[in-house]
Amino acid sequence: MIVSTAWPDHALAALRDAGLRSGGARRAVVAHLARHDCCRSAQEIHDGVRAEGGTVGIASVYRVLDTLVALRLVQRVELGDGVARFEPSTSDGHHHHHVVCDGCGKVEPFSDNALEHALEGVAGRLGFAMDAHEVVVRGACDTCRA
Amino acid sequence: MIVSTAWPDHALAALRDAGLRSGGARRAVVAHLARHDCCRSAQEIHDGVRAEGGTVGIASVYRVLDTLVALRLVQRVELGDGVARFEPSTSDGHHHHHVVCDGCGKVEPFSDNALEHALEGVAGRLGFAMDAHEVVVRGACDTCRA
DNA sequence: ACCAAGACGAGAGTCGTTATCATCTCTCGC
DNA sequence: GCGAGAGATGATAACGACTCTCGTCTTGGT
Ligand SMILES: [Mn+2]
Ligand SMILES: [Mn+2]
Ligand SMILES: [Zn+2]
Ligand SMILES: [Zn+2]
Repeated sequence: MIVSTAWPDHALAALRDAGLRSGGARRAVVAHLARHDCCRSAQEIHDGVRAEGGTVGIASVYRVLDTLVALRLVQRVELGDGVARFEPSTSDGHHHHHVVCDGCGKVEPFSDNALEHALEGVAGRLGFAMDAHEVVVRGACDTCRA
Repeated sequence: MIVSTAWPDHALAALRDAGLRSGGARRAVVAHLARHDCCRSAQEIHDGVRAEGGTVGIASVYRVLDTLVALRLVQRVELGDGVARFEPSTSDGHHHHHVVCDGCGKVEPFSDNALEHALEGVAGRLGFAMDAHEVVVRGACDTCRA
């Protein structure tokens, strides 16, 4: 599933604007992320790129992801299983969070305005300038509950 | 800071009710957690117990924490730095989440009804029976922002 | 074409966590 | 109380995600 046809171009342009060079690993990781809008681990990205004939080192995957996260082009997602996952982050600040089924492991994205509003309220009340937040909801999906 | 003078007794009773035996490691970990209501890593618990003369293996600390989490007596907290933390979970379902300062690393707990309500709504809309959720707010505290 | 800075890949290393296994201890029936 | 057996513990090895190091290759500018 493609987030937006514009994302990879936007990401590559942002890398260039940040004074970084164009390199094979960066192009490959960005291209792969553009084909999956939700939750890919470094290993999955590594395997995916190599399955398409690319030759990327796992160290480069981590390095590229670090850079993309620092530039806010990618969001890091932690689902609690000890593996960090990554997904494209749209420039307009629009993003989603995740529900995980404890039974089958299914991951489903969601967006909720009331939730975002509540988080803004909390940060303000505590005197924090919020610049990110992570939310994971855990439970049983309707299939696993049956 | 002590969560509730009743927590350690409640936890030990719950372990007994679950058909588990009383052992030195379990008592030591429960006692340590009762003295800290927020965010202790396995290593911190291990060091803390040993500093008080106890002799607990790190493997036992992890095992006890696993058991306590399974019985919902302890909540696992992931702040995104690759280290799992643990804190007592009161039986009435009352709990808190965390704000982390990217500058100084300060961690502050908070509770928010609107947030909890929004999460219930999200889970319901997606057809999930929510049984847990994790929320981490990240930003700059007023000290680091100055 | 040349060069310096930067990007890359392979492999070693780190560290939190988990698995193994021999030893110890709690509990229960006697 | 005593003994037996199930369960708990701790030292250590193993594991896996991630990071560091370093030599080589590529990029972008002159
Ligand atoms: Mn959000
Ligand atoms: Mn909550
Ligand atoms: Zn399910
Ligand atoms: Zn701070």
